[in-house]
Amino acid sequence: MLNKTFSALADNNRQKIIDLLKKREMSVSDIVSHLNITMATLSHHLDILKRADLISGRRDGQKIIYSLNFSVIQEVEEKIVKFLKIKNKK
Amino acid sequence: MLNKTFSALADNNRQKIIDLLKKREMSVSDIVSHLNITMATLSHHLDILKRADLISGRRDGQKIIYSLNFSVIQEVEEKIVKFLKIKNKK
DNA sequence: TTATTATTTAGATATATATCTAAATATCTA
DNA sequence: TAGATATTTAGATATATATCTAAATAATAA
Repeated sequence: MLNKTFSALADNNRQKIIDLLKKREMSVSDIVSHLNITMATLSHHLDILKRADLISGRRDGQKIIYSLNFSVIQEVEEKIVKFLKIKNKK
Repeated sequence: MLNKTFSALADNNRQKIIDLLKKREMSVSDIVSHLNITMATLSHHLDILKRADLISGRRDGQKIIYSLNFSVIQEVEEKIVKFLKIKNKK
């Protein structure tokens, strides 16, 4: 369950994409200009982030604009914190 | 940096290992009895978790006892929270 | 409608990873 | 020291993944 999330986040380029989208939503070509990969590779990474429900894309004319799924990310954050919280010895 | 952590956590069996060790420290044979993998495979997973600094093992006679690295996990948690925190539009 | 721009899909490749069996190593006990 | 128990290492295999180039699809502009 957290699995898909951790896998999605376990890649440098995908972490960078998240970081970029924290600042503002961006088109695919915007994003690719900040990374050292081809469009095709970026498309693949966006797909993984979409499947993990961390980002969404909407079409705006010729472009597709990606943005973070804020509420999902917040839930994910809570789940991770819960997962990593060490209970006091019971 | 968070990369190694996310990769280490991006596997079901390793998540289970973390969950087991949250309750108490355990020997390798203890752990393997809770999972559906061979000793060799477990050894591999323990290695990955050790390299990510999430767990440590100490020898106790014939056995090696693994436990969580509490302080590291807490730091990791903080880093992840920071990473996933969405800044207010600046 | 044709050309241009933006993105995705298909297909290939190389590397990483999860798993296994078998062998090696380490500690303890008789 | 020999045998038993616990863990790791070596080597093999199958699957997943990150990447690329080239082709396909979608929207806009001329």
